Amino acid sequence: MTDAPRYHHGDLHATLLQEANQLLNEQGIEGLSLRKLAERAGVSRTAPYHHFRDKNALLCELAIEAFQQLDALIESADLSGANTREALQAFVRRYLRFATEQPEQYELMFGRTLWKTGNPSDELKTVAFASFRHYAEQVGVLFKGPLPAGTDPLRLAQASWATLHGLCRLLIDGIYVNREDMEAVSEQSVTLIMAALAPH
Amino acid sequence: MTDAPRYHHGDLHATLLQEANQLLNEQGIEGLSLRKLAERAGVSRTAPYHHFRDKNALLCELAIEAFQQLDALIESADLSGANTREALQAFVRRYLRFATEQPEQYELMFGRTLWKTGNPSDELKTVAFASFRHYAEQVGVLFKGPLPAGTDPLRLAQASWATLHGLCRLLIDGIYVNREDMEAVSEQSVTLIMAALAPH
DNA sequence: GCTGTATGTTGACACTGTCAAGATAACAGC
DNA sequence: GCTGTTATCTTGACAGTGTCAACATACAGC
Repeated sequence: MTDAPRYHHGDLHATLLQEANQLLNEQGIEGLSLRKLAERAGVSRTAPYHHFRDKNALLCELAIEAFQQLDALIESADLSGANTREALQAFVRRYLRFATEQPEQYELMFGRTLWKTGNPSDELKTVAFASFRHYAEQVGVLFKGPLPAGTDPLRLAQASWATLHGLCRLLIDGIYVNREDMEAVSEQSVTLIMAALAPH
Repeated sequence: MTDAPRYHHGDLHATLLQEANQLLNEQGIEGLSLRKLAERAGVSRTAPYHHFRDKNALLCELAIEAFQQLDALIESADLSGANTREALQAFVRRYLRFATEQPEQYELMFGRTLWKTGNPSDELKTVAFASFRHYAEQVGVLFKGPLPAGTDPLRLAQASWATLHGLCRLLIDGIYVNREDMEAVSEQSVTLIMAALAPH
């Protein structure tokens, strides 16, 4: 009888994170409660507090996992090819797909829950900023000649990320941009960024 | 004795909205509860339910007020002048100021609270979309010659709004973009949009 | 085996939104 | 003025939340 109910769960930490991701997909951040999580893991309401300092800490770990995925996506991009526009378009497509296919994770990563209301853990801040740094490095590859006037690498990285990010937010929450428009608007955004790169 | 405590409040509807805006500024959306509102208005917990169907309805009215302000800001912009870049830069500055000076209202207007979790009222949807339409019209003024290839008025309106919006979100939540960077990044964003307008 | 620590449990508290039922004030029709 | 209807406000209740304190169990090291 190995599956008799044991007093100790075994690996509650990992189980909670796993269930949290699932609950996130099913009911969104608002539906994610520690009590539901505990029940799903077959454990009492306060058991999670032996593995996470509080709800905020659990959400931070969840967000860190997601950032690692995003970081991998960014690092795997190759914008050094000859056809710059095509490469950038492909990257944008992947970014949008990442955000729209797991909207709840994206919301958790960039949403106010952690960054404004709660307090993001140091590790989360580190991972998040590393992602941005890698993105900035990738965008830096795009510069092949002298920079046009009024264009600074860091500023362009920030502004172009804002474009991508804003697009994702509008898409996810369904404001002004529908899912059918996704491809068209993303192409327009790429045009925006490309135009800033070309001397004119 | 006109200020003796009367059974009926007088204009609880307006008072609640007013207190709600104040509470929003003080404690953010998360700190805004109907019970606190009722207490501030000097009324029992469930009194608000005689003036708003539920919390969502109250928040919708709050958001509608804010959208009317934003709409006025958009409509008052004049992008038809000779110095297009300067005019656009001025508009962007005003938009960013609107968002960063009342971040909680901006969050309410575009945040997930209403658009994803709750259900935005028909009136809210109408006002919000009108704002976007007016914005698109204003951006349309920018086109003075034939459109560059790969640029569509609607798509450019969506993409440029996404840029502005993404910038605001990153700024407000303090992700990747600090408040000191605001001016520089906004200028870069204007360059982005301007570049898409110029034939190249 | 004994002890200490990690883990899990129950009880409790202060919050939240919202419904049901009852109380009071204001007002319309006569 | 009186009466009935309606709008408004009240208390009571319920389910749900995060989190603390106190207690119980299991396991690891000696």
